[in-house]
Amino acid sequence: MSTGNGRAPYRPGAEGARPSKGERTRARVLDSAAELFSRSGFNAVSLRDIAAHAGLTHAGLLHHFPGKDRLLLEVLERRDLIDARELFPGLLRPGSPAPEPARRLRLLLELVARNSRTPGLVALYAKVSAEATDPDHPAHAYFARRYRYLRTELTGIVADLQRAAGTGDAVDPGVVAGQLLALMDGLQTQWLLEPEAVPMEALVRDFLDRLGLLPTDDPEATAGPETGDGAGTESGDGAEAGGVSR
Amino acid sequence: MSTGNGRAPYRPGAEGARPSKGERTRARVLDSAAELFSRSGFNAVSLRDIAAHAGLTHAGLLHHFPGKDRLLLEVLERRDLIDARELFPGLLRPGSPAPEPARRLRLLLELVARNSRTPGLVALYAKVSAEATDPDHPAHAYFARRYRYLRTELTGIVADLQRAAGTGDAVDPGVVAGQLLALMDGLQTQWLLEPEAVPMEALVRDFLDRLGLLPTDDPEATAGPETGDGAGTESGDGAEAGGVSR
DNA sequence: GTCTATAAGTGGATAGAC
DNA sequence: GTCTATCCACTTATAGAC
Repeated sequence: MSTGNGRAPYRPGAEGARPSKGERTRARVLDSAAELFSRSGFNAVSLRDIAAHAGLTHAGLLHHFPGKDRLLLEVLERRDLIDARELFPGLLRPGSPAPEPARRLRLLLELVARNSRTPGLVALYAKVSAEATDPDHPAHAYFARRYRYLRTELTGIVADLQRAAGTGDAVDPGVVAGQLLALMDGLQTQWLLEPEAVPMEALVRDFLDRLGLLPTDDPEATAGPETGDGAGTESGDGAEAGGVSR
Repeated sequence: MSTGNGRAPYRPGAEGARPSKGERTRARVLDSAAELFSRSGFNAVSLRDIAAHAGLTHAGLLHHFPGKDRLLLEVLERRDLIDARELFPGLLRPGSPAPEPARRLRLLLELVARNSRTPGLVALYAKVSAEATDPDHPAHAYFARRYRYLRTELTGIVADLQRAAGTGDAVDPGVVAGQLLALMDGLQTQWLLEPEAVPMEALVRDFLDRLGLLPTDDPEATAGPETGDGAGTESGDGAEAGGVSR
């Protein structure tokens, strides 16, 4: 019941080969599903809504996906594929090697900053992860695995940063990892409700800064011209590089 | 649409007077609704489910509540009434006076500890607050108000504690308040997914302790025989009084 | 690969009997 | 105060035409 026997195929048909019509329809459906799940959660959205948004009928949609549950899981997995491929490589292929700690810290802060520009995705994870708390939810196993993995990885990152910064081990890295993960999640709910009142990135930076885990004054850690999309990585809220403390 | 013109009556018919049959049915329905919303969120639960659980038909239920939306709001408001009456009095009656800071800190930690014993309520707030992120959700205004109020109150508490502890104002109380609120929320999702791996109370204590906001070694702050329900306030996970740091 | 048509069921809500 | 009966919109899912 919660073991999840069937994995999603995800056959991109080689790396750069031009996608077939079916593959393009699949992609359109996944885009629509992501957008609508983001807006209203999993339970409140129907296959007809998604199909209509993607420009086909719900019967046509079901030709590509065996059911609503599987569609959700593919949406979630595709997001990880795009969003956290380098920062958390083990999310998709368990055991994959990760970059060095300083780079991962930068990628983590970039992820928070990017989230501040994509309310849809943030809402998707906020809503679905809360729903998936129920053991019977189709994405329960996905999120349970995900959080366990993230806590483990963050614990490693924090421990490495402590070692590098010479902060000693007065603070348990596992504790900080759990707090950091909770902080990032909790900020998202607040931010979705009142975006202007909750500068997510600044609050995360401040948390890490108080622990001495932020590079002293490395301007590269603020703006990383790396993630492909271009655009100026504008912080918007005008937070100082070391957090917002007085 | 989001102004919420009609308030719930909540007429307890004097304070101690024995409730009428209608009032008892209402209460039963609210209990059932709270339990089922906790288990599956708002959208996934039907009025028929709730009515059946409370031992009446869904038409009978609708005699007491004008619709599903109003039922949800009454469930949420009743929880606040019971749970945070003293800690956050302004949640129900804006402008009500609050107890002194040290006592509020203790009440706050007690609230976290109590949550660790009531997964149902935690799940209710986790799921519905995520859903309510959507501006069209019936509880959107409720949660927007709630979070704004909580941030304001927590900012005051933190500032008072800083003054009392003589920690200075190196750390912005508003920042800490936002982080603390996010921490508590985020921990709940993690805890619901994997309770043994996430000692909520210890992680919150640790956060506050690192800021020097916890009373040095006051045993009273750990167990407060105050909240009426009795029961031993057992911590369960065996966390040290000052947090779990090494 | 996508459609129409349809099955079989559940949703919130109302009317009126008792 | 609670019931039965009913309405209508909408759900997932299947069968078979094009």
